[in-house]
Amino acid sequence: MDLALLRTFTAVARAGSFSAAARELGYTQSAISQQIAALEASLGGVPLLTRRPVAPTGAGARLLEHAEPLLLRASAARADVLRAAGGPPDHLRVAACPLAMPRLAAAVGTITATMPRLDVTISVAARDDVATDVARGTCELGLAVGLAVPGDPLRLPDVGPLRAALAGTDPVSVVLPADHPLAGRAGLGLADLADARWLDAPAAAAPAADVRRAVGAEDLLHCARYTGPDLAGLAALVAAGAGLTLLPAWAVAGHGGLAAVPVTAPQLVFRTELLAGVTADNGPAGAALAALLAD
Amino acid sequence: MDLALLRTFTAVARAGSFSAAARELGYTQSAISQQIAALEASLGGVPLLTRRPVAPTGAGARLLEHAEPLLLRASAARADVLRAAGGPPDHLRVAACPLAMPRLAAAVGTITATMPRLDVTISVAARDDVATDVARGTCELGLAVGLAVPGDPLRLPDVGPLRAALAGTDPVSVVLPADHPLAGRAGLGLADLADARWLDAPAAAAPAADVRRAVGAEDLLHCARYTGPDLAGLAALVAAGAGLTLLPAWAVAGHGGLAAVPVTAPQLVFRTELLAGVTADNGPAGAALAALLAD
DNA sequence: GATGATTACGGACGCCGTAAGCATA
DNA sequence: TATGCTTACGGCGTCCGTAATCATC
Repeated sequence: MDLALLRTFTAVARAGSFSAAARELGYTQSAISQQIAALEASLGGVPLLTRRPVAPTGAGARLLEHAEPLLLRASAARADVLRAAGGPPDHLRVAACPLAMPRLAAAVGTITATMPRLDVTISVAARDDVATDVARGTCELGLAVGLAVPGDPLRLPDVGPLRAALAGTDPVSVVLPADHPLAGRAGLGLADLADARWLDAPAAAAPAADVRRAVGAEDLLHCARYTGPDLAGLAALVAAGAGLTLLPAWAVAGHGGLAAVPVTAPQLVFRTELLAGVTADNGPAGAALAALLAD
Repeated sequence: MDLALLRTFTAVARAGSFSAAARELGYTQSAISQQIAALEASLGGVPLLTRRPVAPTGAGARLLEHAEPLLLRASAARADVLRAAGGPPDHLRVAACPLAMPRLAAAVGTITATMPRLDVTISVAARDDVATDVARGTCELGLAVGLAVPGDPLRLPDVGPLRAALAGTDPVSVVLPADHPLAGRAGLGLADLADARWLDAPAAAAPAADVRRAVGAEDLLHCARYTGPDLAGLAALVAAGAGLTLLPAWAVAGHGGLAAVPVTAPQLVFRTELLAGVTADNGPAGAALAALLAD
């Protein structure tokens, strides 16, 4: 199971074409064909792709499901080794979920005031992408936000060992249009909303799976899905009646046409965690930022 | 990051010697030396091992931590593809935790009565090994047992997608010597035992980490560790005063000198789950066994 | 017939084994 | 001095690119 072959396999499956994958990877069409043939041969001759049209077979689909975690873990291992060998970096790249931005902004403001020469880059990403960015060394630090029972750590995808520290929690509110029948309530139990129409916003707020787990409903229909990381966009969708969503109340504070009703049951919080490589030494800037975030 | 090189790296690190690893893997000492050099070169020239004595460097230790999950996941991927391609197997290999044996034995008894020609192999393994055996295709089915909050699924190591089905639960008891001051109690809260001396029996019962999480104590001292899968051996150790352990009451039923006091708080059960490959078709025997276990 | 995957073939590179070199206990 | 890792070198296999072949839309 050569990881290089696995990578071309994923490229071919994604592109749906040998020649497109060849262009993408900088090989000739012939090389791709040979690589796929070699991969299939190394797996006992099991066909992984149908040709014309190019699509994964059943076995190929199984392999695809393993490919991404495998390649991710491999690059995480590489990053981890390089981190361990190299000294602390002279720059700081931080990936953060939208809901972590206020906290991060405050800390970064202090950092840049005290270390004006430091090269700081902030990027916004969904929760799982924050974890993968830190794991594969794209970022030195990450701020991941997710729904959690108060004591529990965040359930992050397995990308290898990471250091996670609590950076803060926010109470959870149901965000609904101001004219919604429940908008006037002082508090809500999620059980009351099991058959509500939710808005899936995996990047901006919590992914539907988390909401589902929190609500306790196995199948809840999300009438719309918003993949953007923008809280204002999400708020506008909720105000327009596209569905309900879970957010901290502050996230929609200045927004007209919306009501945020605190969730009283089950016990839930938005938990923000600071992520870093296990033995990563991110230098004085990283330490300072970590200290500022561990309020 | 070539997985073959990673495998030799782990072998060298484990053996503490290039030549021993060479014998183990069927290479010459020279080839091993070249492979390690190639691996180090592919990682930007970072030294992974000190020579004479041969031991992992800091970076090497980081890599070692990634190596096992990476290699495991790779063989799980391979097994998954082969399962998807091949038809249902004509035999049934089942790995089970010791605490799952009574349940399994009953089901297998029925199976072998109705399908006398079926080739059935049962093996005993610790919880995580059951999961890895199923993932890498060593066994068609697994029965994993672990401590869990009643509704929650088992926390298994990430070995890729597995199908898990609840096969049953057992109430948890604290097992202690009959002359222990608490032996007469009708029920116990684990908080009362936070400073007790526990017996770590990862293979036979629940690993110390689980007990620790259940008890809520970060650091509990286990005065002895029993790696065997044998419940009788564990019982004898408890009777001799080596420490307490958590078991279902039935596991020490016929045992003299022991008392089993039900755990009243926190809410805990021994949860038994049936594990199989996601799309594995284990034939009529597998289906029958699964049906028998899903009581 | 054109697009695109496969096969044939040759060159270059990589990998392993033999054997010599070299450092450390 | 002996054990054991490293380096030198040659053979063999692997991998890729060019080019011809073949299949499908």
